[in-house]
Amino acid sequence: MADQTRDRIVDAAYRALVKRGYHETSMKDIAEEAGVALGLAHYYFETKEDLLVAAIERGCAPLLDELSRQGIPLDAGMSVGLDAFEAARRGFELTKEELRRYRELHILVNDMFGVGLHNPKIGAAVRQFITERRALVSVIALAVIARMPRKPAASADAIAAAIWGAFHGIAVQKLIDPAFDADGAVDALAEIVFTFAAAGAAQETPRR
Amino acid sequence: MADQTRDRIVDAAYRALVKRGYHETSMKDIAEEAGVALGLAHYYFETKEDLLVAAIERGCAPLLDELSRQGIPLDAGMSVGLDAFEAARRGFELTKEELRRYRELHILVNDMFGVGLHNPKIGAAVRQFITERRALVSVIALAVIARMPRKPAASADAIAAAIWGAFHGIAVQKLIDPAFDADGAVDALAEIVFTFAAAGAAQETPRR
Amino acid sequence: MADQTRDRIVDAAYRALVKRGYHETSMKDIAEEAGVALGLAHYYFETKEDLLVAAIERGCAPLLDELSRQGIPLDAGMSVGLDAFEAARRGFELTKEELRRYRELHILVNDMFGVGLHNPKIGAAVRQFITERRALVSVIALAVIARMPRKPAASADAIAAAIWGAFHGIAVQKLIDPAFDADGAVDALAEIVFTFAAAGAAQETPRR
Amino acid sequence: MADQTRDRIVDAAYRALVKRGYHETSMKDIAEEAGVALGLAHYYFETKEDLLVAAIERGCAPLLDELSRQGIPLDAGMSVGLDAFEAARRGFELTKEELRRYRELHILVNDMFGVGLHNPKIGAAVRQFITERRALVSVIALAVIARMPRKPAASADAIAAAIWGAFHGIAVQKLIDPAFDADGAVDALAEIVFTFAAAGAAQETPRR
DNA sequence: TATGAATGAGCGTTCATTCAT
DNA sequence: CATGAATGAACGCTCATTCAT
Repeated sequence: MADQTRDRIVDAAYRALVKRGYHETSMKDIAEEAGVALGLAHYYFETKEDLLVAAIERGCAPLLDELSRQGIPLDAGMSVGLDAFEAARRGFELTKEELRRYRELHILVNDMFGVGLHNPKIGAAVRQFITERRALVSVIALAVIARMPRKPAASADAIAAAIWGAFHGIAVQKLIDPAFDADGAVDALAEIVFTFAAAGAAQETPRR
Repeated sequence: MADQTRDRIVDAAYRALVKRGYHETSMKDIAEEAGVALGLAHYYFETKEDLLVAAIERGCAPLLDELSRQGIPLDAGMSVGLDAFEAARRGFELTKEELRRYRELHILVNDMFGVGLHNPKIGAAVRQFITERRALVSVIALAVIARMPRKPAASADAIAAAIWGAFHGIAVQKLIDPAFDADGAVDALAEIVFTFAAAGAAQETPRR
Repeated sequence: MADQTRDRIVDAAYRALVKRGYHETSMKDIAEEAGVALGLAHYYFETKEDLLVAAIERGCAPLLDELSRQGIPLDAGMSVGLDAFEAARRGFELTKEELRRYRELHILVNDMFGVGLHNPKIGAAVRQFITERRALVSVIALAVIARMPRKPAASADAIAAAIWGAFHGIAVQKLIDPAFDADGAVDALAEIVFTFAAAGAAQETPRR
Repeated sequence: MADQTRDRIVDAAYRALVKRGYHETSMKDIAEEAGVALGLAHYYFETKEDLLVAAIERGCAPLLDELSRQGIPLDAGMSVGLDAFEAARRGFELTKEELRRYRELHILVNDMFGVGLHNPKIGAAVRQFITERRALVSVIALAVIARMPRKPAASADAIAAAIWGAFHGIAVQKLIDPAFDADGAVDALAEIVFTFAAAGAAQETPRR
């Protein structure tokens, strides 16, 4: 019973957060959304921050489930039997899918990126989120590099940071302007990346 | 005289915004930072929002000045005499420079991205900011494509969206974690992009 | 068993009261201090006030035990065989001792004096406390007067009120400022009182 | 205008404080008592504590005025032409008068003694109050001692601490029980003290 | 233009109390 | 007896906004 109520409050917080944003969401809003008395939200969560961090984590859970269900490994070490390029291709497709299906979550996450710059608790949650997501890209990048004829100058982590960054930047553009062609941007990114992976790297890159 | 006062208030708002974040900045904070009475801020700006939008625009101005001073064109049409690849190279270098020198502005912009998702006025300012910045990348992308042996499947705009997105995503990672190697990520991005530009495109990209 | 639990709660209330003060002590604090569920405190005590009154009474008990152990009579009628002056001397010494050893209790009592002025239930407990303590002084005062060559104009009760008042006033000064020399003040009081007792009284007191 | 409003709020705080006690008095109570909006009380005083400290000081002011009007010196150095014993006699009379006329203030002060034990800001205000008042007694005690044939073992400060303590203790008894004979207690104290002053001291005091 | 006093709604949080189990 | 989930009113405090001067 207690756990159910707690869950109801966290779910309500997630919905309220997506609808109104971090700072426009009050504890009263959440309690009303959950259909409980205001005091009860504070009974389960000492502060508003604590509740909202729980709501963010709750929001991320289905996304991570989805990833592992798609055969994208959540931890280091390329899963056996999944070709590196194939995994990468799936990653790009999944990203497009995600941009369509998890708009709510992206709204929340982007909101938190702003909040996290001024709020340590939220900042820590955001940092963890980025680290986790970027690691997924890193794993694939590493596997792809292993198959490249000439090794790139950049490390797998640096490449992953650039690619995850692009995913995030594309998501932001889509969020702020629903008419934005996110699929096109991801496809362009994929085209660039696969050309790079196929061609090998470094020898023709102009550097100072 | 009146304009000077107005400017002082906008400047103060910018400083307060960067220091404390959108939601932690009060009109009183701004008035104090500007050294004027609280009422005066409301004399020049009907609402807090209006003032903060003006502050954001003010904050972006010096950055755009810098770009044109560097020979990066602010409008369409590649400036005569600047080689496309050279412009691109300068763009990447400038981005790294910007990540170092304009941390304040990036904090503000990222904060605004969060706010803009739930606040139409701020949203419009953010949309304009993105559009302007992305257009810069587009111009260069167009020039580079013109020199590519085989034309890519993706449009210059789509490529620009991906690359600007990556810039933004890298900036976010740097903001949230000061230890993040932003230069490495930008270099990795440059390596990928230049390989792509040199190799031509499309023929080897695996597509479904 | 039930009584033991009740006692544990009252003891916990006393400790919490001393530690945090009347108004900063919540029922939850007390329940936690006692290691019982919040509801149980309300099972034994209808209101917070009732519990705190019980805690005050509990706190006073060891002090009264101490007094009777020292041969100071708790009720009227000078105990046989204890010289009046000797009893008085012991009273002053005991007061000094008490100021050192029962700081906790004095904090509580002083807190209650403040609360009691605005809260009838606590007020009644405080009144009873004063009455009991002052009566001890009265008994000794009566015995001392009986041995004075010339009887004072003031009644034993009035004298006891002044002396107990001084004890309390000295305790307050000590509580509010730990550097205060309470022993010195009690010694000064004793010097004054014994001079008075020895000299007889009234004839030289200037009165209007 | 601003100062008038501020004063109205402080006065209202004083009245509310006396009526309800420190912890039962809310900022809303005070604002209503003053006839102003709640926010205004916070406009003039950052915290409730700050306002209540101001209210205590305000409450003490008329009392200190009264004392100096009566020829009781507020600082060290016996005022010329006022005989020490006469000053002492006036002090006792004034104390009785005060107990009758300043009941409200004593309620407030006693309340603060309780609060001050757990609240540093209030504690500091209380400490200052005690120090000031006790100093008045010290000045007179010093003058009286100067005229005593045999000097007492106790210092003037210790004696003043005992006597001021008695004043306070008597006030407490009167506050907590309106039927208490405060005049009788002060008279008894005066009788004791004057006998002591007239007889000289120390030689007959029984000491261990 | 410029001031800053004044407003009042709203915030996060606390807490005595109730009650189903 | 005992638990602890649930309530809801109250608190101190903040703040955008208004307005008399």
